[in-house]
Amino acid sequence: MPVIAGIDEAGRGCCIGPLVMAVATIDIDNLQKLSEIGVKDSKELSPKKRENLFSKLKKILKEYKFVKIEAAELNSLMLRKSLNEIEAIKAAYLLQKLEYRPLVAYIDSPDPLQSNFAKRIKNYLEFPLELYAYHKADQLFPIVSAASIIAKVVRDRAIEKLAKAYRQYGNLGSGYAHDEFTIAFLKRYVKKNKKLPEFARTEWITTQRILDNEFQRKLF
RNA sequence: CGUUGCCGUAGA
DNA sequence: TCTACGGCAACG
Repeated sequence: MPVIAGIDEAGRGCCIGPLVMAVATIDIDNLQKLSEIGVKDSKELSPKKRENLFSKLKKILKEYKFVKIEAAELNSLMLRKSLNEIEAIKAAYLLQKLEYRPLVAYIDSPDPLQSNFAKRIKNYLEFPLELYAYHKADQLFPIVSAASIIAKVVRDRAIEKLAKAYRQYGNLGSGYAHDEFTIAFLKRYVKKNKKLPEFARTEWITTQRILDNEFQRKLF
């Protein structure tokens, strides 16, 4: 039975927590079931809907894998590689972790040049594969939507866990730079510990700015 | 600097 | 549907 694969990411832009990538595969005969249970772009779904669909997906998918690229790993990798390159490496890693090799794979492209991203992934792939990178792939291909739901759920759970563990510093917020709660949280942490938390992305200008402000303050 | 893409977040 | 905000990345 031919198998198709979809890959998507979650949490690329935020300055806190892991970037999550997920791959989902399905027998082509079951493809229609994805639409039947309401699978679509994860951004159009509420957290509750996403959790619910994740449960249903486990029964329909051939298999799924995900990888959490923790902030500390990102901080280290980004010194020498771009985020797009890192995502290409992890996409290839996910595909190679599959037990059943897909006939074809679709992936959401963070690169404006879609073919560029596909080639990048193939550089790291140890077997030939029909691989297509498209913009808005999570809207165009239900199997990519499925991957986006998995990635998003995994990341939301990770953020929720961090928020609970570091409740003492206040509301962690969404983890994105435009979120006033996230900024206040980081400022509070840096003021108390004189450094960024391990789960903060140091290569983001947002976190650098917070660090700089604290050092400036210490000079006076 | 501009364009584009991805990640999002909030509001009507 | 539409608006606003802000991270990183590729190309010109």
